[in-house]
Amino acid sequence: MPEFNPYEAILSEAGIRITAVRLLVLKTISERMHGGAFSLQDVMQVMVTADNSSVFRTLTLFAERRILRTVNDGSGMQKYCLAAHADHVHDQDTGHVHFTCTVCQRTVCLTDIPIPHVSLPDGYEATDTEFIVKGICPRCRR
Amino acid sequence: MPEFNPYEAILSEAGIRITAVRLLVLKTISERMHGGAFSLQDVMQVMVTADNSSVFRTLTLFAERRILRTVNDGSGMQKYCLAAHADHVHDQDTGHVHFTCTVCQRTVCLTDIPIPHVSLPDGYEATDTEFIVKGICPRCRR
DNA sequence: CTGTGTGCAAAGGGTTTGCAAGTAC
DNA sequence: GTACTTGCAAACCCTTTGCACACAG
Repeated sequence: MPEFNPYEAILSEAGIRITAVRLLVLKTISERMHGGAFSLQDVMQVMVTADNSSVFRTLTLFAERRILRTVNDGSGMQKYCLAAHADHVHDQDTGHVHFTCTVCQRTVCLTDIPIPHVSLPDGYEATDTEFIVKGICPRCRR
Repeated sequence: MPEFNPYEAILSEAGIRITAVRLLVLKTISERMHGGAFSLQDVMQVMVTADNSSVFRTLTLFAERRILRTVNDGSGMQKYCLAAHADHVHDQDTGHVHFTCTVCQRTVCLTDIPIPHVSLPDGYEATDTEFIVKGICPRCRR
């Protein structure tokens, strides 16, 4: 059996101390959020034994260290999604398009659709980009 | 002198009753928000004699009637911007790119940069799109 | 007159912080 | 041992609502 499981490896690579809470949060968001964007509340609902502020601080830390990306879908809650489609984080990842359904309120990651590049006016320096499409998802449309 | 001033005309065209509060809010956001995205708090700071909930309801109404667009820049506050660059609202307006400075926290409208179109997977129906670039603005960069 | 809008106050809901006890290394 | 984490509780802040009075048409 390996010394580190994949989740421990992710934390380790991000330069974050390995703790029970962080492993549990990472496992939870990786396995139980269906690849969509999720809020702190979403995580709390699934994690029975977890403290709100601890999970909050963990998500904030993960976002800082680029394990997560922040998503602002207009729901009024901060949301997050796994930074990379695969198991590894790519620094040069430009991110993917998100789709927020105005009926079921779910935000899904369209990981196959990269965010198109736009040229900014002189003097503007981009570090991050967010592209959100709102509308009706296939499930709610029928 | 005209029967309607420009602001009255905008409300009238949107099918909204003309009231003192609405005119004042419309005038304020048109003339004192520097063409950038603004929050309810931003408006309140400038409008000395105004009730929070009245302005809130006014902004919500304006957004419904497409006089304003909602902007989600990750600041934790709902923001808005004038729907059209010019004085008139275009139904087919696809919106423009926003830039949020991570230093001064201001969100500006890049009205000259339309949001690029992306093809969604089958079954997804888009009604609205938001494109936000984060980084450092010219003013903060020097 | 009648339905709509406004002001005030309070509730709601998510986010954020202080601090003492616990834990990684 | 030391610095970092966690849990608990409370503070915060913005958003949203209820209700009585005021107003537009």
